[in-house]
Amino acid sequence: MERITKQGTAILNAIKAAERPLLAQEILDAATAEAPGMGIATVYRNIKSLLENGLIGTVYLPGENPRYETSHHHHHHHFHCTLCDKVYDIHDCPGNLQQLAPDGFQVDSHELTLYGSCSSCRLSPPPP
Amino acid sequence: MERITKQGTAILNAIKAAERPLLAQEILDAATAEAPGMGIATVYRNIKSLLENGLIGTVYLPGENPRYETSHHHHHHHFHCTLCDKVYDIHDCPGNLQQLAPDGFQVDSHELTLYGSCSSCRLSPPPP
DNA sequence: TTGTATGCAAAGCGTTTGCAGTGAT
DNA sequence: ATCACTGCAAACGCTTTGCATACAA
Repeated sequence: MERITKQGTAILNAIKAAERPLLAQEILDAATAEAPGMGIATVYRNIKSLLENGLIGTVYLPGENPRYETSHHHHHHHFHCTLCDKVYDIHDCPGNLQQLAPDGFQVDSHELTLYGSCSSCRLSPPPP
Repeated sequence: MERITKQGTAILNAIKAAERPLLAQEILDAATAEAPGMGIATVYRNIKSLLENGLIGTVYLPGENPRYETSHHHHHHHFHCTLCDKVYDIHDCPGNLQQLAPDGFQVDSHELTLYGSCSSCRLSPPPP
């Protein structure tokens, strides 16, 4: 993306404004408020270039469509609250996991998702 | 599935014979050797009922289509070879990860995927 | 014989792409 | 005035579903 368009701006604003990773459709919904009439293809094209530029990152949750969030420039993981379904960043990491792999396997990186209940749900569970 | 068909048998055999989680298409390829002419829809219908009966489980890897493996009744993780794209089971586990979560968060379970190169690819890399 | 499971093809769903037209530079 | 970016719609890949037929019981 070389040119600044109102659609592109609205998309990046939507991702930045959200405090959680968003689905492509959620980005469209949020960005449409700022740039009415835009299409889902534009969202995907902008996501692609934002990813290539490293401005955003993809959050893959098991069995879910990909979500996008602003890039944190450090290694981190996610905590998926099974009560409210929100996803939080975890800035800690178990560290070197080479020891878990069988002999002859080389571990280059890893993904970790924690599941459980977040602090606000533990204090006041949301309605089912 | 109430009736025993050669397609259903071939599908379960294929999943059991594989020492790693298989994609639906890989199951079709393997099962076709035993029951020629079968279709992908039959694979999906059988997967669905095997899942409901708890005979197999789904392995979701970040950004990948779901894979299926026989139910292991113990906790385990996966190793995804970035060269050959095969997925292997890891029977070791980093253990309690409660420590990674912020105060007030309760960790009930976790998913871990290791990425790297498997032993056979380290010995003889596949063509790119 | 009965009716479940199958094969085929069409439909869904999320994502990607081709194309003509819009709009940022 | 360019030509990158957009909207639309078609194309895609994976998965699901409708329907007539095959075959396990």
